Amino acid sequence: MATRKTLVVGDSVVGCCGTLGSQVLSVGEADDLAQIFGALADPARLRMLSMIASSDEVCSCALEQPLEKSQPTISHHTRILAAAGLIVGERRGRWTWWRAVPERLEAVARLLSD
Amino acid sequence: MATRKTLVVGDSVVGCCGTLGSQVLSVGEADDLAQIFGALADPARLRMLSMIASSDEVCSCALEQPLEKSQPTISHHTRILAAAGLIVGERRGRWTWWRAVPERLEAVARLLSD
DNA sequence: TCCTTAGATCGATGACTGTCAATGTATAGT
DNA sequence: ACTATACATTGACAGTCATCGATCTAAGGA
Repeated sequence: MATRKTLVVGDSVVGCCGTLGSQVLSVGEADDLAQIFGALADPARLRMLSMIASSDEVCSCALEQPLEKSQPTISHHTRILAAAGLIVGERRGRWTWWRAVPERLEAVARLLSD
Repeated sequence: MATRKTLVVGDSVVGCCGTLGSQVLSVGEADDLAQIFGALADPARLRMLSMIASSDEVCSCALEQPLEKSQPTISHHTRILAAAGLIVGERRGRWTWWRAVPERLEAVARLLSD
């Protein structure tokens, strides 16, 4: 049996995946992974994540204009990225500051190529 | 400016992406990447890719039963994975044999973690 | 030349997703 | 308290997607 890493998706803990090719994914693993890739499968979210990962921290208010989306839409997308564990938000005063979670990106990357 | 690799999506060639975090993605880059992640964002396709990557070659006919999907659905999913460059198919006689494209998976992986 | 088989394509349908206007909920300043 | 601000949530709508039955195409075999 291949090495297994632990990956957290939303609330559920997933024993996850030597590599895509090392062993056939179970239905449950595939569902959880699909959620993560689904979060990455939207251009607006990819640009959003790219912006957040490029800076140390980004305020929600700084995303609206460059992405040319309304405030509710930005909120919707940050929610999905956060649910996938790709970003984390911290509310300080009136602003929510978002940070990327590099370990998360690396976990997904390892899954694809190890 | 960050290192740029070349990535082919379907027919179009994309100058693509030091890393998500190294520089903000353009709209065009984000669209192309979203297509790739979209191909990975379905549980049936992930299991399919996992099966193909685990063997050397897999016949379409060998996917129907374990995935519990109809033949048109299998055909639909292989098409999407192939359009994203993640698998390639070769028709030999009556059967189509599918192979994974590891370089492709690695290119995506590098994008996430380099 | 038929018949069979593997796979692709078409058409329909139900489910999901991105989007925004309107509204709700805190927080900060006055 | 009152007002303004930064986000979240809700509701609605349009567009996309997964799925399958039916049909089509191409390749073998009899």
